[in-house]
Amino acid sequence: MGKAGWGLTLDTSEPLELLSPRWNFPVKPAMFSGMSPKMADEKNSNRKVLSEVDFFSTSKSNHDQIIIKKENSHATELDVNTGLHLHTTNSDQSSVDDGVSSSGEDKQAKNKLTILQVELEKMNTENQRLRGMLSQVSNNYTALQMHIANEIQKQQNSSKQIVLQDQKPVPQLIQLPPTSHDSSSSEERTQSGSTLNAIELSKNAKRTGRENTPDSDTWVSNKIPKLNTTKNIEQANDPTMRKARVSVRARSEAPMITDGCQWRKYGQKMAKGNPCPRAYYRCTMAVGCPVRKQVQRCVDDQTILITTYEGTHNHPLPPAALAMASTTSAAASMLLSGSISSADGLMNQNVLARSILPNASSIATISASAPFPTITLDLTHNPNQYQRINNSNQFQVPHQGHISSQNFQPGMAIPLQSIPGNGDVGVYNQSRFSGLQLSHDMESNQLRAHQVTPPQFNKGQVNTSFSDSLSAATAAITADPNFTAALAAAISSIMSGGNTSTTTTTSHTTTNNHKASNLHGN
DNA sequence: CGGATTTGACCGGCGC
DNA sequence: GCGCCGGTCAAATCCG
Repeated sequence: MGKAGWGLTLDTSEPLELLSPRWNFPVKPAMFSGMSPKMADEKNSNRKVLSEVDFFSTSKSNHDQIIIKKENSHATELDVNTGLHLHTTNSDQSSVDDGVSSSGEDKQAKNKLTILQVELEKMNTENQRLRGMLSQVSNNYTALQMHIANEIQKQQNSSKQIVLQDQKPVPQLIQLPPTSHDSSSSEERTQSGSTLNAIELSKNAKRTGRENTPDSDTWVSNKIPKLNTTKNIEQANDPTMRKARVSVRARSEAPMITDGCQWRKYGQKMAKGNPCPRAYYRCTMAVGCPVRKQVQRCVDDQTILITTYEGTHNHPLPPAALAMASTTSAAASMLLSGSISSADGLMNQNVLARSILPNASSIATISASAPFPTITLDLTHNPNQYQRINNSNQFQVPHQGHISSQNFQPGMAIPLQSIPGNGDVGVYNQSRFSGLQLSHDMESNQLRAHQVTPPQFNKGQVNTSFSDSLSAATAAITADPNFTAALAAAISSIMSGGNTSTTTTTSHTTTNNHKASNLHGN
């Protein structure tokens, strides 16, 4: 801009002309202080000439004059730089050409200044125009995004309704105990969906980071205003989310309320192989409620929060929890046992769930929203859904044959936990991959579920529909870089951290069940 | 002052 | 049998 701004580039095209001996020679001497009278005369003559030049005249027919004119515009430069630096500023010229006529230079300077000002104005105008265009594009982009989101929500809502209807036959999905967990899970997912996962969780805790202590390092940043505009908007848009929203608010106001239930932290422990501590929470909704949950961040990706629920609530859930529970149940069912109507244009992503867990209403849900992937394991569901062949990782999947441990990736908490084989304990794995809410990202979630679960299948057991779904899901997933990244993180976390989680959960299931029964007995 | 969180100690299970 | 690891308990601490 500097050079261009001065517009000297326009003049520099002519400098060669200026370098002609005619001018250089007589003028140069003027540069020297020890200027002889003769030189002075010459200079004067030059000055005369210069003074005679009409810088503002445009009607000069004489080409030389034109050249001279241009030269004049650079005359001082010639004097100063001997043609070496034609871009020199006027100030330089003036400083050097004390003897040169100032009137011409002033005119030159003014002329240049005018030109520069004009150019500057042009640039400013252009800049403003570009800004306007940019803002317009941004607005259009935002509007388009909102429109797409709304459309997706509409589709998902319709899908949800269908799922819920399908789930009715499956009481377990709606059962309170599991539901509460589901609700919690759903809630978290919901939150995650709105990119508020961490935020919401932290909000839930009266003191930020308390409940999320295991993740406190990451959660510290969660000290954010309770009501997030984005969340509100999403919730407002999604009827299902409204329920969750209510619960969220309740939680935010009730210190230890999360997942629609009240939780009290009773311990924290560093787990081997995971720098993030594991926090233990106990349901305090009712005295003696055996339900507990563990919260820990994934080793690979600490943005992923793994929550494991254990036990069955011995008390009715609050309306908010029930609402969320139903939502969660629907989501879970959609993810794992879901029955989404293909008529909705959504892929039938239930194949996996149906294949692995035909009767499973709740197991694991994986929601992968960008901001905060989270994996939640819910052991509260009725495990009768799954038959455990033995104590090893071999599981009998009704109507699906059994899936050997080989089919399960290490840390695939879903299958392992989904087959606790314990009476009251079920497993519900909920993971948040991204901030997309179930309602928002139902399809994505299901896709994720497919993505995650395939390793659990025996190739021979995979039916065609599943293959098709998987292919479509894969295509859809790969099309979204964010999701791909989130999915990768989630899978890796599951694979690596899942071992611990799974094992822990399993043992927990046994232990806690026992204790839970004791509690119940008391 | 009450409630929640933190943290160290203890206990039990499991693998070597 | 011992050590490691994970889970739970309870006292201490913190915060509203």
